[in-house]
Amino acid sequence: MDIAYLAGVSQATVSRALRGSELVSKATRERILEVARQLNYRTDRNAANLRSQQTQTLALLIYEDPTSDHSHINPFFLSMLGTITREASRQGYDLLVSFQQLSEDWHTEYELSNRADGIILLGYGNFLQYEEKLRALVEADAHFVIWGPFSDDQPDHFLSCDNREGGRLAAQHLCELGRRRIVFVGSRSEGFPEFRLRFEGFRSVLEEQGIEFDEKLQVDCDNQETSGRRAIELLLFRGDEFDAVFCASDLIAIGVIQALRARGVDVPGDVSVVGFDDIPAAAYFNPPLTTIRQNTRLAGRMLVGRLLAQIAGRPTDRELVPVEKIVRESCSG
Amino acid sequence: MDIAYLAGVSQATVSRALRGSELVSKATRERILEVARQLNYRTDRNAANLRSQQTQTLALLIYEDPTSDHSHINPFFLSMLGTITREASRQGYDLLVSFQQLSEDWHTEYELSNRADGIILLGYGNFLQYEEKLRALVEADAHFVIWGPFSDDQPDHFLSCDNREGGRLAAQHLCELGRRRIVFVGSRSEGFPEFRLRFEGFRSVLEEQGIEFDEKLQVDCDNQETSGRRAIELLLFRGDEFDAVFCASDLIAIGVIQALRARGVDVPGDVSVVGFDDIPAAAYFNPPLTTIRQNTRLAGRMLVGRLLAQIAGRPTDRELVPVEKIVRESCSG
DNA sequence: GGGGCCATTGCATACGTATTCACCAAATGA
DNA sequence: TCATTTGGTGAATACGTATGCAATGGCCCC
Repeated sequence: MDIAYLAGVSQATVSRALRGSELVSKATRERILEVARQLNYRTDRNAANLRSQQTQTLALLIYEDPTSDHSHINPFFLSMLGTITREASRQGYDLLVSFQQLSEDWHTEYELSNRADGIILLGYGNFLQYEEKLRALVEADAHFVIWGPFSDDQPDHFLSCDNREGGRLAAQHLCELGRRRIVFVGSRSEGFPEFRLRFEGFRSVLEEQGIEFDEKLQVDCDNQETSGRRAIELLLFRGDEFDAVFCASDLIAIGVIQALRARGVDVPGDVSVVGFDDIPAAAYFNPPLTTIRQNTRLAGRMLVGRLLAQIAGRPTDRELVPVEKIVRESCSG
Repeated sequence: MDIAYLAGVSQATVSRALRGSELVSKATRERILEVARQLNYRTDRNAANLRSQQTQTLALLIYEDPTSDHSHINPFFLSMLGTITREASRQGYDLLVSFQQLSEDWHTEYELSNRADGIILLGYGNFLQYEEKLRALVEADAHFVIWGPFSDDQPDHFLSCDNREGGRLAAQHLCELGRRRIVFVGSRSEGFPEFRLRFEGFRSVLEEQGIEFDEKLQVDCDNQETSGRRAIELLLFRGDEFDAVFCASDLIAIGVIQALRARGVDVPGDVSVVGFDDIPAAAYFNPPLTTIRQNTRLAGRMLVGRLLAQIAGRPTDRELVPVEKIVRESCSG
């Protein structure tokens, strides 16, 4: 480090000056900063990290479905990726992004190797699949936040939108339009905790309205366009009557509407459709999708905020990310 | 490092064993690996990086338009982000993602601080804006690749799709449909080198077809939906006749079609519209967009490949990323 | 004038790894 | 038998920073 030499001080003083320490007199600090500026000098992050044992870096791990075709990423995650990156950056943290398969072990990979101060997990809502890894993370005192509904024993590590309320909003809207035979396309199993909560909210409104939910009007479906299409085809094949569809996601809704129209069913004339997420394509779809928007901007902020709180040892709040009804033409009645 | 102690060897041997060096006998290597596995041990990346002076990390910097509203990111970049991340990961590199404003100086920030071995720049196609930074990068022997058309003096650092050919494909398609008065919405200025090339390809086909391009049929426009809308409004206001529009991007095309329909112009009946990029929303738009697809998967691969070649000191190829015509309903003639 | 305090600075060390060099035992060759 | 090679290992060091501790000098106060 020849900055020290050029400024006529010790390396220790240079280090302090560059970090803005109060221990250095204003005069020397400015002299050092000036020399550093002229040399276009930057502190070596690896050395600094090694010494201080922290990295000012967060890792964002996005679950990659090994069965999907990899060419398209879940658009909702992409939105989140954008907001998370921006928020991390705003807080002075770098963001390491990686698509991971469930089988790989990100736990050791990022936390133990001192590559990141904390981890954000996207797409790991179904924590049952990797319960032992979750436990390992907790036992290792790792800092992490998962985008997904609370697990009862580890509430601090989870954040999600108010899925139940979202389901309620959707149901209320459809009821107000006079729809009575409303299909739910999505899963109610433990494997899809978010879908499940959306369904619960949805169902609770139906009950309040005195509508009994017909079990036949629920079709299992994962979060893919083609799955939505298949779900509707199955439904039409079975011949059950319905006048509306609440889809657990926009991707599903897109598939559902395509399948309906392909069979000559008018949307929204014959059947109203509501989605969930408000992905970018939702507004452009034909017809534009009525949907429940998750506030991704706020979600990104809260994820990063929570994680940083955890890292700093501050207590974390436990709010849910609010949802909002976006009315477009896919169910104008 | 107590692995050394537990395995009864020196720290040096442990280091060698963990890196898979041939200098260690098979027996000791396996013993060490076993101990490490049991302790769930990972080498500290900061220490390793510091010592070896390389990070196995790439930085992806995405230009953030300070004037835009930040809530939506250019969807084309998001697609690229996905493919780049995946390819980097496949090559054993981590990816640092950051949205940067032009004013900040990513150059020093990432390259000089040893935070990444190389940089990928997205959204910096208009290199005129930051020419001196570009030069600084070159002079500092930084490893970097820019997504954008060649700059003549620095071809190795640039990669783009075959914009000219894309413009040709669009023009050919519209001509085949019998369109003659074709508008170009986009810029021909140096500030938008990609748009400019697309225009050049487009125009060359018109000339081959014996159609003289009417200068009045070009409207300046940057890469935003609202800009596309405004462009069409201006055009309609001026009252020039046209039967087709070639938009320099899908975002523009979306705005253009919205504006046309709002004024009662039928698309594709009265006017055919072609876009560029094939963003995810293009297929879902009403009407589905005919567009020129850039092969983002390949683009991601090539960007990472080029950068790694540069880092390794290997020669880089200079191919363009191929484009492809995707015909949908927005210009069925 | 002397003691004590504060503001600055330097010295020395540690962070955890990779690598050079030296070393040793065993094997090989003469 | 001894010299020489070879394969395997350890000791020592450097990477560039942050920080505890000691040291220095100036200043104030009694």
